Amino acid sequence: MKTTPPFLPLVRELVRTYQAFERVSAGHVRSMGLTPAQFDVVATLGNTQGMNPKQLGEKTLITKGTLTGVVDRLAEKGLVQRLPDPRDGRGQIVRLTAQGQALFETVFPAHVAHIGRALAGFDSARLGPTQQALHLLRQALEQAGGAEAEA
Amino acid sequence: MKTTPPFLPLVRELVRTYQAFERVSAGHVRSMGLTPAQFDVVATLGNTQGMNPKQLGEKTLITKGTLTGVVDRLAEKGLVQRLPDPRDGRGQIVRLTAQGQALFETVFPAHVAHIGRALAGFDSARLGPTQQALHLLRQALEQAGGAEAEA
DNA sequence: TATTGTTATACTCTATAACTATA
DNA sequence: TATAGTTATAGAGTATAACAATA
Repeated sequence: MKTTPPFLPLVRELVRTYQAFERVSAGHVRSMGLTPAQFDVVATLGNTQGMNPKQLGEKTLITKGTLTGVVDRLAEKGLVQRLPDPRDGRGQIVRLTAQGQALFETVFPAHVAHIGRALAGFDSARLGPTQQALHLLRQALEQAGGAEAEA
Repeated sequence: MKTTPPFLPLVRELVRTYQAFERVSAGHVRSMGLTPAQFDVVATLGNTQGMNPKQLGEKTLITKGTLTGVVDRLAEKGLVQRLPDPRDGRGQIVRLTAQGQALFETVFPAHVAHIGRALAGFDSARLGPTQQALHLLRQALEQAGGAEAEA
């Protein structure tokens, strides 16, 4: 008879909590006419001067082949534009258009407010400690990921 | 000039920590020949006598139309089978086949061990408090989700 | 009438690899 | 040769709605 490893309940709770957040978040994102990946890109480009697809992929965890499609669809909607990278003839800069910037300025605060309402019942004194607890957990996981890549 | 709401860093940390977990987990799941959704179904059916698609969808958060396809593909691989529900002529019971059960018994412990290695660097004294912190956060989010559905 | 599960549609994301054009 | 990004391919999940069988 095996014993359940002691870390499993924590992992389950992490997954469930994230899923609870996703339910709150994704529904609202879709109601704005964006997919989660598209929202991620718009949110990442917001308040920047744009960046190349490589950086964008690293920040959003979207691989380059997929990112081309995501950016294509955002460009079709008139939310982002591709500009040549003056420093590298192979490269480009993806940035929000004026319309994309306007969307970001409207939609992002609305989304933040939506999440804020969902967290209204959460004791604000616990915000910091919870964040710190997650941070330590993440550090362990990322360290493992790095070690794994080397193995 | 706006102030960043105090809960945003926590939310960001939740998302990043989950993504770090996913990187550790999803790579291993795929190496076993299952997609995340398929693994989720197999793990949910493991150690049960099977359940109907409705319950399965509720536990895995997969909607019914999608679940039909996921179960189809698992059935093609010989890992699950559909049995008529003796209590309800409309319903069915999805359960692991012997092969599916064998896979579960091999693959699930391997996956747990993989995650365990990734968490080797995490202070075990923090397991409980971190889990509890997440639980409280999840409660707030789920309470909000319920309230939202009523609105 | 309401519910269970399937089917159909259309889209999006995913992984992978071959390809181009620059560097 | 190596890198940035696109294209091609095949598969899988998503939302949504219409549908058949049963309750």
